[in-house]
Amino acid sequence: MAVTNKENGAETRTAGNGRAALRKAETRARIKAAARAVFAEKGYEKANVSDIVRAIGMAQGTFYYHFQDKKSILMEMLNEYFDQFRAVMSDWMQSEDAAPDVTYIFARRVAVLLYENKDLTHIIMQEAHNADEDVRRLIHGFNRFFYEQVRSGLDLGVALGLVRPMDTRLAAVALVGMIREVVANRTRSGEDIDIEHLIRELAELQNHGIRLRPGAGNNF
Amino acid sequence: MAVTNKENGAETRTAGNGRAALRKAETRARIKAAARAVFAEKGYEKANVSDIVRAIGMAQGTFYYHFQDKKSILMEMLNEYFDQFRAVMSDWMQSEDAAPDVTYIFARRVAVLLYENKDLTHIIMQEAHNADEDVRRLIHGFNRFFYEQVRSGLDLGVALGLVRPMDTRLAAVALVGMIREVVANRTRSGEDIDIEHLIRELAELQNHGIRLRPGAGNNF
Amino acid sequence: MAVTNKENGAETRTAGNGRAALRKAETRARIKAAARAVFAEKGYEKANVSDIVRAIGMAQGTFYYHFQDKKSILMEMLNEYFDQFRAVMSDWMQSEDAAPDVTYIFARRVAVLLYENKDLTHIIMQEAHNADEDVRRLIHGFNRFFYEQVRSGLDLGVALGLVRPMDTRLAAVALVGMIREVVANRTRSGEDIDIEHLIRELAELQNHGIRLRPGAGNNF
Amino acid sequence: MAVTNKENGAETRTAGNGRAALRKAETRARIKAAARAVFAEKGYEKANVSDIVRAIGMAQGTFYYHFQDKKSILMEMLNEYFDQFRAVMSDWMQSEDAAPDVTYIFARRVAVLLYENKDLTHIIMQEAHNADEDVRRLIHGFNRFFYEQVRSGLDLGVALGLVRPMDTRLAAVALVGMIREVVANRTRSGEDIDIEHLIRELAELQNHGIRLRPGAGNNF
DNA sequence: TATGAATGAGTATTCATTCAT
DNA sequence: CATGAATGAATACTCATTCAT
Repeated sequence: MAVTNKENGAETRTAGNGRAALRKAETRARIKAAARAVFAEKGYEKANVSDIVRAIGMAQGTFYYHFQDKKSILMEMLNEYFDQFRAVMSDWMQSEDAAPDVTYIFARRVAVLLYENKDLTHIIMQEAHNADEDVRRLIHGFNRFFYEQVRSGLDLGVALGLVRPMDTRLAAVALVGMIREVVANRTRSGEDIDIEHLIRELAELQNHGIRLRPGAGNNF
Repeated sequence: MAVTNKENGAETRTAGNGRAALRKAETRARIKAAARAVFAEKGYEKANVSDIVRAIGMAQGTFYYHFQDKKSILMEMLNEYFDQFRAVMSDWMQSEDAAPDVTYIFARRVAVLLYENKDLTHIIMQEAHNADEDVRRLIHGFNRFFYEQVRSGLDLGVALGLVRPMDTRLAAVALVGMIREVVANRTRSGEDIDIEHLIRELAELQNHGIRLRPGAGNNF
Repeated sequence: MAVTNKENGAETRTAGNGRAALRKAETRARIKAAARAVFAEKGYEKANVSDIVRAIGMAQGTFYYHFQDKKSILMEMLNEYFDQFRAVMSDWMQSEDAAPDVTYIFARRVAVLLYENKDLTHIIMQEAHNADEDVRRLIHGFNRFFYEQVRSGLDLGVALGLVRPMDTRLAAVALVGMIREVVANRTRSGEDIDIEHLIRELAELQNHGIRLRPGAGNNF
Repeated sequence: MAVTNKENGAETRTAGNGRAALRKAETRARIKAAARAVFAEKGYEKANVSDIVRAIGMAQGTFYYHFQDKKSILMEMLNEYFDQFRAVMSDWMQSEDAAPDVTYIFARRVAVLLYENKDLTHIIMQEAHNADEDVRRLIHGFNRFFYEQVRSGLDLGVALGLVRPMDTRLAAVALVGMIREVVANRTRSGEDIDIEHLIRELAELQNHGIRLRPGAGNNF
């Protein structure tokens, strides 16, 4: 019965094959992990399928047993990450938290998310201009979503009198860029980073900018 | 026997043949311009030499008469841009301008520079992770320089009491990211942009962040 | 430990397991039927083992439990058909039927045989030039037999004064080609055909050609 | 200027490059000739591009400089042959020759055409079921044309009282099959053939069938 | 200087086949 | 008997680069 399940990683299998299905899912996962690392390091175009499978000692055919083609593993990888990202974001939005340190909490959450998925953060930045229409669309869609989330957070802040009136659409892009560049820059080298420090500094920048405010304590 | 000038873009050494040398320089320039556009659109890896020459109705061999290889045109392109960038920056640094609106002026200058060279801005963002060591090094060197410039500006501001004390190294990266993401985002679509508005908003963000400052006018 | 029976289609040697053996034979037959259809439709080269097993909801490994390899199923299929064909032919030859309508009866029998096995007729026509030596030899052997049968029929006819003297070897090939092309052409579309009409026309053609015979009725 | 001319073999070149263009055309022709032989021998699917270029000591890339892909060389080859075939046929039809030996002349012309292009005759018979829609359509279109030509010849014969009334559509297919099978059979071995004898026999068969006609001389 | 035909190493992908379960 | 995951050799096609003219 079992049809090809190249399209998705879900258990499309008929029941009773727990052992095999598990093995298969594991193989898929291993390939995906290897691909993530290779894509992040060499870029999608330069990365060879042979690089990916060699990294885990597998035959090239195995890759194609599990994935339709090179593009589909990238798409799947991105889609999963985006779903996870969206989930975290909407969790936060639902909480409608308007505590004074809301922006700090937000910056922290985003920075951690980007940081913990540095490989994907790099891939997204690299492949934003990918020649393939589908890939580009996917990433642009994600970016749009990201910007919109931040923007609606800012809009809320404005409504609550916490944020000054501004072009929130533009500001959202700028804030995302701030975090991205920092994460990309700090993870490029591979050295470990004091993420708490990083987040505190970013939040302060984002909240108050660089200017010395006469008579301002260290508040965020 | 005339010396090949594939290596660098300098004026051809064979003096006295002004006509020919000029022609040649023009051809080089045309190729370089075409390459810039193609690289920006498709990315360096996906861009073919044939794409470049087709864009200007030239034979493929001609490309190799003027440039060593595909990589060297990218390197040369980047190097030239970086030189220009450095010149503008050091001009500005020399002026040691410490007027209160110094940051606005700075942001403006940088944004304009990035915006006027959006193709190169895109290329640099894409190729930051380029598989080729030389290319990567070149871009990272540029980035380091860029960050350092901003950082020393911030340090100066701190010394002058205009900027609050902070991790200026980190802040520099963040500020660069802000501008880059905005420029990349706003030029992606190709629609024209109100750059003055963009700069004003960016400067305000950078100076004062997003928080509502009690009793603050629109000052920058 | 049971002996593999991949080599030939004979009844399994492990006696006493009638149930299992039957099951197995059935599976073999199902695979063979599926293969016949797939080969006819896509051609042997383009047909994949996966196409065959998918058509009957079977795992790919099962194919290789029953058949040595892709080639062997083709060979077996052809051999069986050829045996059946030979049986029908020699039946007919034995009867030494020399009735005046002998050629009509013959044409009918052959046409029906080709028509009822149109899949195999197509496969044989396609694979006559198959790259594989064994396959080619098998088909050529069959063709030779086919031609020879027809030829000896013609020779008999000549001896009996029913058929005019001619190059019977050449004529045999021509007559076979006539039937084949018609069957191939008429079954290509899948539409049902008036086989009686087809046979009558073919027999007439074969007997009397296209020329108007002065004062000839519709005789065959 | 010169755009890629992979699509057709015509001189798409700008003027003044007679030497190079000639060379190119020759290379194209050599590749096409090699491809014809290889396709005829191994069949289109089994034939490798590497087989083709190896046969003439060329690099594989050269093939792709001259032809879009493997399929396009087959299509081009067939199209050219079909055009030539159509030209010969319509020449003949125009002459409206109604001499008593018209059918003989016709059979001769067709047989010679098929025989002189035995490679293509084989390819057409093999690839009639090719998996590729375009190829199949092309060949079926040719076959339809071929049948139609013969059929209209027969219809004319009927009108002139030279041919007996019959299902001319069916008869056309049968006559084509007769010639094809004979040509295919006689060229398979590679031995040279007495084509005059072959044609005479075929014409006789086609005109009068196999039956002994009481009181008939050797007339055609 | 410029051309474009020719090159060949490199890459994604397919598919018959094997084998552990 | 049956399964389906894994294999790896084979192949069409691409593209940076060379070179004779």
